[in-house]
Amino acid sequence: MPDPDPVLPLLWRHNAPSADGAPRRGPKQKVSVDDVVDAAIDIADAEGLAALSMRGLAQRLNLGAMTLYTYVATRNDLVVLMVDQVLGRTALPAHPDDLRERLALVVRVQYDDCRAHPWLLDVTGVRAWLGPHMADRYEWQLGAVEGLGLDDIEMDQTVTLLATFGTGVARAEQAVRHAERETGMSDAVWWEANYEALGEVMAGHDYPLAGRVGTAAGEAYQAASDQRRELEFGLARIIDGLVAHIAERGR
Amino acid sequence: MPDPDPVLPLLWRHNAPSADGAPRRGPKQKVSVDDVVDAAIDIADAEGLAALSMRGLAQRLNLGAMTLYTYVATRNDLVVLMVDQVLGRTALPAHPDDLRERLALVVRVQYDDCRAHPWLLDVTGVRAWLGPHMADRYEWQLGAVEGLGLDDIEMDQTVTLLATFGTGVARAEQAVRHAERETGMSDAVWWEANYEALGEVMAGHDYPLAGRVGTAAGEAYQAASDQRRELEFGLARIIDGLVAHIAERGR
DNA sequence: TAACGACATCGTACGGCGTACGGAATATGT
DNA sequence: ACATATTCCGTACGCCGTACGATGTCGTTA
Repeated sequence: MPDPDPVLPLLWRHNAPSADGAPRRGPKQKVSVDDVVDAAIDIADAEGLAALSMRGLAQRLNLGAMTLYTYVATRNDLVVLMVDQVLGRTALPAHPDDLRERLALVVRVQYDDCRAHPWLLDVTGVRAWLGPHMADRYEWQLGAVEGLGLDDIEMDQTVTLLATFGTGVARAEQAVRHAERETGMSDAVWWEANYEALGEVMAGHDYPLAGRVGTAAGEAYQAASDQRRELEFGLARIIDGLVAHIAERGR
Repeated sequence: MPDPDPVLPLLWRHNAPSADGAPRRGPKQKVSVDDVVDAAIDIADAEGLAALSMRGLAQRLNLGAMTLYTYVATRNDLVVLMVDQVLGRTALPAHPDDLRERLALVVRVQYDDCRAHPWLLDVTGVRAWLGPHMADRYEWQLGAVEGLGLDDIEMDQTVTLLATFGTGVARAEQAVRHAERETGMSDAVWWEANYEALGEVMAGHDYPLAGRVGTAAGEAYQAASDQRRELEFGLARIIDGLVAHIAERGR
């Protein structure tokens, strides 16, 4: 059996100098792990996860680059800490009485977090649970679907469906922002600049539905897509489906 | 107004030497753009998008690294070409007669492509439409919801909902695979190795729902999650919701 | 046929990245 | 006072994308 993941104690802050009273040898750390992680979150919030470099982070903290490695073992571990820490910042609201509102809130909390910290969407391969705030989050999500007559598996699947949807819409939105930042022009400007070129290049091809729907969407949205509306539309459909399923289970 | 995106002609292959009869000066290209993109897809399929480097790709093609830049302007452009090219490989099936099957197929095609080429999930900020096969795909998706009484906006939103869900489930699955590759152990092994450590570290915290549901899920799935089941569960709920909405629109 | 100009190929180099390594400084335990 | 554990950090290695310029190869033109 392999060794346990060494990031776990750090995630749960079981080795903080202040946790046990025992003082450490050597110089005091200039900053705390939380300071490091908070600064990293600031950078990622402002410039994206790709722009978060160990050197840059160290500079912001007035540390040498390699000093960071006395706080975290690798950049990957740092990202794991960032995720858990940033999830801990949002206070989880009480579950509304109304079932539909309760389900919607799970989606909206997920969506809002991903909007506030788009780099969350770039984090790959963090195992579920893992950190205290991730665990809090999962516990809270399950609380929204407790006592509805669903079995444990269905509770997990329901929560996963809601969270996946919230994340998915946020990701679509981030994709647009990302493209905007990269090309330096808004969606609308990009389409204006490329409309003619697209027409030339597509000569001979025909997309009757896509052309019609794309034009209608573009006019309605004043952009190629509108994530707010998509959120409301999808949310309504998913909740309809879930409520019907729950009603059937309850019978 | 800014200049149009220079990758467009290449995407639609409007500057291929063989497209117009006019022969080019200078030496023939050793390989074709399609060869380059296909080789890049091979690498990304096998080792992920992060493992696709210009040097590595060039080596596989027996080219100098910089030679690639006579085929594509940047690595980013290459990725855009890869997306369109790989989408073109899957033949889009005819739409089934049954509505539910038609909607489900949109999800499954999306899901299957993302499973076959997980690096698609790592591509950020590709504008919709853009390439011929992306356009084909969108046209096909819209065809699944044509003639149901939905207006254009709702057609777009419906298709987006289905595609988002398929992508989302595939992404959850990829996250697990990614973690497995990184740590070199399967989900089950990881949990076995970390069960004790998690217990120690979580001492004092209590997660009644998460603990119960997580255990039940773990036993049922023999893993922390089961994307196949999640796909079926979510698909059923979403289709229920969509069909109800369509029925109401038709009235 | 010879010279020209466009194009493909590719070696070198620059500035970035994560991080392995080892030395110096600083605190505690003996 | 000394040993030891810990922090801090400069240097260096091997990656990355890609800017630049030299060199060779071809179609075109004189």
